[in-house]
Amino acid sequence: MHSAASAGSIVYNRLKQQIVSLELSPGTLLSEKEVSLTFEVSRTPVRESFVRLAQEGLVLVLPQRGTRVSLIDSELVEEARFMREQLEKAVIRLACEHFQDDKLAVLENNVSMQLESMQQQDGKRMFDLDEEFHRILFEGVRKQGTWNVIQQMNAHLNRSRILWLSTDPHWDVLCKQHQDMVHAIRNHDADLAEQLMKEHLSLSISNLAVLTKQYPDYFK
Amino acid sequence: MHSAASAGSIVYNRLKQQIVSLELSPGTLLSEKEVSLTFEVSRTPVRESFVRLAQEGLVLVLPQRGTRVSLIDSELVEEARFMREQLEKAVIRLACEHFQDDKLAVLENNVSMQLESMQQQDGKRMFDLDEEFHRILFEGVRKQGTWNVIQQMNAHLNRSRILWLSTDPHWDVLCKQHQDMVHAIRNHDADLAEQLMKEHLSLSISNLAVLTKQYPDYFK
DNA sequence: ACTGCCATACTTGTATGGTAGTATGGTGCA
DNA sequence: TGCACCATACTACCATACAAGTATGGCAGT
Repeated sequence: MHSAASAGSIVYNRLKQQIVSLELSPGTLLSEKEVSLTFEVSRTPVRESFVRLAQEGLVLVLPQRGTRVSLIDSELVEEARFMREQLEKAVIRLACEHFQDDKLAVLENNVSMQLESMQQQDGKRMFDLDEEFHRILFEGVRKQGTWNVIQQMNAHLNRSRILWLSTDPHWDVLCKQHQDMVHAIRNHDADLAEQLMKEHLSLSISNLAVLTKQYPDYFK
Repeated sequence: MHSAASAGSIVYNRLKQQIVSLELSPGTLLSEKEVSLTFEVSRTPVRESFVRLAQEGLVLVLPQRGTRVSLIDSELVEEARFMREQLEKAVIRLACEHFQDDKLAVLENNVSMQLESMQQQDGKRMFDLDEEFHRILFEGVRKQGTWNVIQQMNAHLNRSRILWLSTDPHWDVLCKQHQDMVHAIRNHDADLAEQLMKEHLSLSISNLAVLTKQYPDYFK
């Protein structure tokens, strides 16, 4: 994204990716020095990335004590779902009224790629395509800034989604819903589209309670 | 807020306040060195604050060239209004269903203080009380995380609201709407409450076009 | 065995010097 | 006059040294 070649941005992007993908477990102790050694840069850019991650709530800095990957906050996850539901319902309604023509093709292309990935059992790719599907929706109604802000909460939501992935992806249902939503947009059926979106998102993390019991030390 | 006593946080909070209040005009050139001199700290904590402000889009860092207070992005302002409308409509509906008892009293107290401030023509205080009114709403339905995320977009929205203040505050209408919303919550009238909120927020920045013409070099 | 103290090895926070890239104004040349 | 060039004075970026707070383990005294 901010493909910035600066050392600070590189460290930030890499750490963020590792945290959101759970490559770095919630609760893991970091340290400016340790990270600076693994990335072979000085503490300054590392510290810079910590500041940014802390602002997004992905790490917790305890002055003079240490820095650790933040635990998943169940309340934040639920709020993220709530927030996405409200905004995406509104966005897909807008999309039914008016949607950038070229983006509609992109959306359909995305869905067809989802079908491919599903047949290939490529969960990671499905996850990314799912994210992109929703991003395209926001772009198509010129609400990219809104999508960017959502990403902040999404970082928390996604960590729990990835945990859930390991239990039961059921991509088939999600993919079908994506298809139906595209049809609804094409037919300008706002009420149907909104209903589909609502169901789609509620499906995303219905059983948070299960995860908190299965991975107790990942959650706050 | 983050009452953190660290130099970095102090600089960050102060700069943010100055930017959002337009004490620092959009487009103003900053510089690590200059700011470090005025705050009498080294460049490190200043740089830290720049990173945080840049992430919120309040400043624009041009590598090796300089850092400037970002111009007000009309699209972001409109998106912020859109985002608030969707989320606050949903939130006030929730509030009509169930609202923390003690918070309702706080809300009414807030409104009465608004009446005071209006009589005293204290625009600044009204602005702050208005912000607090909405924050309390989110807190009352346990959506504080959502409110915090909104704040990021709000920083942009508020700059244009402050510009608008200088032209026509018409606090009387806004204050009346606040009162009506509290009544609607008390009467559990979700439909009315949502309608009131929608009108309330659309009133907040109806005439962005006027501002862009009146202050052309403040906008992107 | 237990308690209190302190040396030590961490942590993040801050200051500062050096590096590389960029804008600018002046100078020499055509 | 106008254009190319270059010295200079900025900028953000990074590395490093030092300061200050915190946890910990061992040791001495009871």
